[in-house]
Amino acid sequence: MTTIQDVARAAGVSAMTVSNVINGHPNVRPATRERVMAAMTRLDYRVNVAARNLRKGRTGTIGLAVPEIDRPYYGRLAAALIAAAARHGLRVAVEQTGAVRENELAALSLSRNRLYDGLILSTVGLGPADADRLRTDHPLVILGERIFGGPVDHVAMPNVDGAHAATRHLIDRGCRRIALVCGPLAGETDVSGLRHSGYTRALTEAGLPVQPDLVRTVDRLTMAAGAAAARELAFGGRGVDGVFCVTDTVALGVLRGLADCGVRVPGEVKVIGFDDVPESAYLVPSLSTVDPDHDLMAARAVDLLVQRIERPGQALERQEFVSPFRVVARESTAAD
Amino acid sequence: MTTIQDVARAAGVSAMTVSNVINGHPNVRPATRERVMAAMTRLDYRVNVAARNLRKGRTGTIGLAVPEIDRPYYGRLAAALIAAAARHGLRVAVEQTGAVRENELAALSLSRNRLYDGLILSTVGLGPADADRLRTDHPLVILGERIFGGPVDHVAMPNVDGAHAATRHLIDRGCRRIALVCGPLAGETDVSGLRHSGYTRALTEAGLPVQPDLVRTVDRLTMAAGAAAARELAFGGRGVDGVFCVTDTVALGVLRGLADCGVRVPGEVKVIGFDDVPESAYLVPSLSTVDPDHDLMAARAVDLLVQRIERPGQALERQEFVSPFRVVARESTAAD
DNA sequence: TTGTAGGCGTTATCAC
DNA sequence: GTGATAACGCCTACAA
Repeated sequence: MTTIQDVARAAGVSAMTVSNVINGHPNVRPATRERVMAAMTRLDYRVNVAARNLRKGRTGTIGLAVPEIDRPYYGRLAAALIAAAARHGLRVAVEQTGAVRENELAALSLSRNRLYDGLILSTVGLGPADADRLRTDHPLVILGERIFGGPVDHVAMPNVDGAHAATRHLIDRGCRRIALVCGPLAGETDVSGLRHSGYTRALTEAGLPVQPDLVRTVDRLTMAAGAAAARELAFGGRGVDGVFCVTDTVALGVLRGLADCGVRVPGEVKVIGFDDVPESAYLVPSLSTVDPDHDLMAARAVDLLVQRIERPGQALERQEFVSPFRVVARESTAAD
Repeated sequence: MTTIQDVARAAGVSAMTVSNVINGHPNVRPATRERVMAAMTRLDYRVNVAARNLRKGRTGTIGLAVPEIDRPYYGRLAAALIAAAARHGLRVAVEQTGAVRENELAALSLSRNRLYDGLILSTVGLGPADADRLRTDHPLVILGERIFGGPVDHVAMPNVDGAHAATRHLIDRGCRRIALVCGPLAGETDVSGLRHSGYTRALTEAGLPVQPDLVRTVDRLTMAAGAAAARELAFGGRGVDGVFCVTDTVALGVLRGLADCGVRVPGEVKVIGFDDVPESAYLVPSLSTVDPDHDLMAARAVDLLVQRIERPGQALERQEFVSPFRVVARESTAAD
């Protein structure tokens, strides 16, 4: 393994000069530069990033902790984050937490151990009770959920308002018995809880009753669970004419489940999701949804993190960014 | 920032003892261990991974370079790879190359700079001509494509045979004029080229003519391109009764495009994809496809890489693994 | 069971 | 414009 010292010896200069050449510093005579470059090529020299990291106290890598990278929403997000990080010269290491609280804390811990310059944590398992564990001077941005009064920077989805708009959209299209398919409602701080309240508010404002039997809770927000939920709803004889699904992934399953029961969408039941995953536009029927502007969220998250990374120790004000959104009307909620 | 020295001082021991405690070495008296642990907690000590990496010559991180992480196929693969790597105590940094050759080489370069212990490269842009640039003693596994005679370990998709089986499946279901939707056919070494030959062979074996006008080439393997291609095919008056799409993503677009033209699937045209992306089972109609066993591919890729990492410098035989596959028959190719 | 010495490869500082 | 020196924080030998 060739080191900077080997190159220096070969080029008849000091290690420092080699370093200056590598890092493109001025004040290196062209002739010297040439000689050094030649030696580097000849010896096939490669910088040792680990050594540089130690010296600089930076790794140039940020961590991204998400439940599962193969869920379209997280894939979409990760793509945007990696691109945004690259614009700042940062790489992204992806950790999968499986939505398990312990794994989310483990990712946090790795980051604090300076494996990463900072961490973007798309948390599902942590709640207000964990606020203390998040209190850290290590750069950290929470993404997606709302942790009330948490002590960290936060990029939030427009959960309540987006859900409200989605439900409102169904109402505007004539739906009166609107079901909700969501995850466990364990509080108000996670996606399901927040979107549930948006749903409730929209119904109430429209003078529609909020009926618990129209809220279908599934364990995990997967396509399989969505399909199963739809099969039950459709056969329940509840006269459902609209379904708001907390995520597009669940909605995709719901569309499948309704097809299994021979229920026509949007004819008999209209369906809307949340996330605007790339697939949604191409489904048959194409899926109406709420687009939270992933690219903007990603850019903001990275910006916030970079701020912290570049001003270490500075007690900046805690910052929060709630993404704007828009309802994307497609075939699944088309007027009859 | 507390170092191991600070802890040592605070606990009244040497740095070495602290290190032993951290790494769970035996031969530390319980009382001493207690004292050290207490000091670590009190001072909020955290190991500096960069320093450890430098010392050990390992980073504990492998790189994964894929075109775009938000394409379902790569998401699925990344999820499996991250899980497989985690079983070996390795983390995964994801780089997006956008399928651009230069970016693929850049990822290679980063890895060689010991930013990563090794690299898994899902290459699209590199071909046989780049074999020399891949000749490296740094751990590297090429994933997905076939680089003929390349000098590196390789985990390959069952491209030719899988495509053959998919086409054969359409023939078995009664199709006689089978179209292919694929990427640019610039050679035999990329997905499209290989799957094209599988398609051709199946037709020939069945005594069916290979008609160039039934091969639709699209620039990028996206849903949008698939939809556009399907709209043309359906209107071309070519009497197409089956379509083999080189990837599920393209197939998803094709299904959409056919729906736009009012063509019934599988009634008028049958469609099959390749990859068995999670969404495929839930589409309406659900998509028949070729399942290349992502988890197995991922596990093998990581195994190969770990072998190289653990026996640095050893000139192991170049290894190749071609994943088995199976045709998954779903609604999109159901008998009439 | 614990401590001492030294170096992993790089770069900031400051002198020449 | 170039070089000597000294860290960055950790861990492997070896010594006690």
